Amino acid sequence: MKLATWNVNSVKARLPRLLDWLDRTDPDVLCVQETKVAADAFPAKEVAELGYETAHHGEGRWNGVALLSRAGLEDVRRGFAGDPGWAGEPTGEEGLFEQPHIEARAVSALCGGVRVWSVYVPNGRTPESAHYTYKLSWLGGLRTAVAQDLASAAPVVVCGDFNVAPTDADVFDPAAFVGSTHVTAPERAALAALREAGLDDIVPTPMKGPNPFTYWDYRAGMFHQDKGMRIDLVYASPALSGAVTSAYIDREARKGKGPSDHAPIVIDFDI
DNA sequence: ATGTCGCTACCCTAGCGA
Repeated sequence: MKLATWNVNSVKARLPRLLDWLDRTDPDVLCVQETKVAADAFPAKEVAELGYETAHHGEGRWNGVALLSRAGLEDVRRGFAGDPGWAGEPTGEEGLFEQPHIEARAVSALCGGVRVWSVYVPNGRTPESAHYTYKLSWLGGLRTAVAQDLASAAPVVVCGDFNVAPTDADVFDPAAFVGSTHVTAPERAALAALREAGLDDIVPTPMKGPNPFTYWDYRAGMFHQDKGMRIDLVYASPALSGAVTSAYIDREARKGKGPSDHAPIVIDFDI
C-alpha cells in the first residue's frame, strides 16, 4: 500500500496541483488536511476521475480533512468521541461559544483493512493562549480515540499536520522557537503519549539535504534556505511500521508557482 | 522568519489566521 499525507492549504486553490500530483505519484490512499471548503464542496468528482473515493469532513473557511482512497473506504468516522471542541477565549474578545464548537479536524476510515486517520491538530497560536490549552486537550482526546482503535485487530496509521515538531532536530533552529508553540515540552509530551498508545513515528527521508522538514513558511525565502519544520507526521502501529519499504518527503511538490506551504509525505508498506 | 499566502466580508482592499 502506498500511503501519503499532505496539508494542501485550500483544496480549491490547490486543485490543479493536487490532481497532477495524484496522477504522477499514484498513492493508494491520500490523507488531506486544510481543505478549507464546506462538507459538500470537496472536488470529489475530479478525484473520482483518477479512481479515488472521497471521505471529506469540512466546515468551510477553516480546517477540513479528507481521505482519498482506491483501496476501499469503509466505516468512515468524522471527528471522534471526546473531541473537546473550541470553547472560545475565557475573557471574551473573540466571543464565548455557548457550546464548544467541534471543528473539522479528524476523519478516519478502513482502507484495505487499515484504520487510516487524517488529522489537523490545532495550531495553538502562543503558549499563553486558550488555543494552546485547546491544542493539548485535543491531542489528549485523539490519544483516547486512537487507543480504542488500537485495541481492535486492524492496523492503525494516524497521518496529518500535527503542528508539533517532535524533537529539536525537527526545526531549523531551536533557538528561533524559544517561547513559541510547536516545540514546547507539553506539546511533545502529548505526542509521546500518542505514540505510547502503540504507534511508531515513521520518519521520512528528505529528497535533498539532511533535514526531514515537511513545512516551510511562505515568507522570507524560508523554503530556499531550508528553514523548515517537521510537523507533518505518520504514526503507525507495529504491523505497519515494520512493513515500511520506503518513506520520503516530496519536496518537489513545494516548488514552483502556487505550492502549498507543506510538502507531501509518501510511504510504501509491504502488506 | 514575520519578507506570503488563502480566506471572507465588503465591496476590490483590509483583517484574520497560519
